[in-house]
Amino acid sequence: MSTITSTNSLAVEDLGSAAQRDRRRRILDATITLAAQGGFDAVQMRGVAEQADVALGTLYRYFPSKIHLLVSALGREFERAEASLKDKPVPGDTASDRVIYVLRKTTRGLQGDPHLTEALTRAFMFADSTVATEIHAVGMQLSTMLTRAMDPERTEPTEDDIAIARVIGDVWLSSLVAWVTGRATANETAEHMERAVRMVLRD
Amino acid sequence: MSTITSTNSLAVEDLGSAAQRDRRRRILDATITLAAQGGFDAVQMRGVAEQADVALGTLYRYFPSKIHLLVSALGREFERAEASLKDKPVPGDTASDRVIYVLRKTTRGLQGDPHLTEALTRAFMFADSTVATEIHAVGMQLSTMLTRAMDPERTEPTEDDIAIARVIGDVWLSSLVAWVTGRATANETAEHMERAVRMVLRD
DNA sequence: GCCATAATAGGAACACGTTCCAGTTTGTCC
DNA sequence: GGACAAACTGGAACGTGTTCCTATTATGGC
Repeated sequence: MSTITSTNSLAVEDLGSAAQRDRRRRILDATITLAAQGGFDAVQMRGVAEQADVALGTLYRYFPSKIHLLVSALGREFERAEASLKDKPVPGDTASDRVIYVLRKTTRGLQGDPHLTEALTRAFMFADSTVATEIHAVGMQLSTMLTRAMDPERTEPTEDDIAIARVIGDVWLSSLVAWVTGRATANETAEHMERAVRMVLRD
Repeated sequence: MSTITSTNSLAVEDLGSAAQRDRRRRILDATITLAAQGGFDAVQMRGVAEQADVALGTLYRYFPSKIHLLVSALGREFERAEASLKDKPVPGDTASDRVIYVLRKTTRGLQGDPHLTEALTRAFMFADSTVATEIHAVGMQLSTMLTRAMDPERTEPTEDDIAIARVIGDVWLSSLVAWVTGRATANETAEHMERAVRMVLRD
């Protein structure tokens, strides 16, 4: 039997048997459910295990820590968000408009589920280097979404595009943290992000 | 006897008796010492209490949580850093150069003490709204340092300057987190920040 | 079908943040 | 100096993330 790739939630290959895929899915489902109900603190390892109908030790075999678990859950949610955006062209006449559209849409999605967003953002911020793989995957997805919005024609983004996307991603993350921790309202967050986008993408 | 303003580390007034000021100082000293030795995990409340020679309950009377404690310690360190920069003019011919100088200097200072930086950054990122006061104070200090570097002549920064400073602060924070969590090297961090500064301050 | 091995269940045990309490010390007011 | 309140001490106790152990159950090769 193949081993579980517990440290890489986004690899499609080598996910083990159907039973294992199902356990993994149940665990992530339980995580999202609990996070959506009560945020970071409500995601308790014993509770996740119980709701997913696995033993505590099994949960830790699949995800070596609560942070890995939450970041993996974030990765799966992002995959879905990206997939749902993949085929439709992004509306907007300028790069700024298109990027803002994507950010607005993504942010609104997150802010519609504050507890979930709080849990996932916290986990993301608290992650150490052992979660680097998962974090990197999420970062790449965000970068892809942004560069495609900036330059829908191009298949391969330029180095400049990537640098710009990273800055926007940084602002996005900081804003999200400020919102999650109650230091900024949703409106302030949106305004600040929009302003930053127009600042780096003058068009 | 006046009560301790345990939730606002930066207020100068109302710090209580000399004995209380001394206890507070000993606690923050112990926090910084432990953080510098082993980072976030090494700052353990029982250990801080022991090293500061106070009871655990007393520690919690002064700082209601580990996060408050660390963020307050970060605030004290920032006060010192800003005070040491206050009177010297920032070298550099353009706003970019001056901002990069300030960031380099600050970042180098932080990176010279990785464990301490890890502890303080992590606390900062993990803070919730109950720590908003302390967080806001730190953010204002950073903003002041940056706007002064951008525009040394002006006494009051423009709204644009503040917006730019916020974006730079966001990138700085994200980069610091990436460095602290081992996802980026010190060099990558510095390069990314520099590039972002030149992106928003084209001069 | 049988065996070897890996995976899982169930739960005890440990670490550390946090809370709480009884007794003692310190500070204040008269 | 005495009385009262506030602060402090020392330590027990609790919750949750994490580890560990044993018995049981699935899995894959022959």
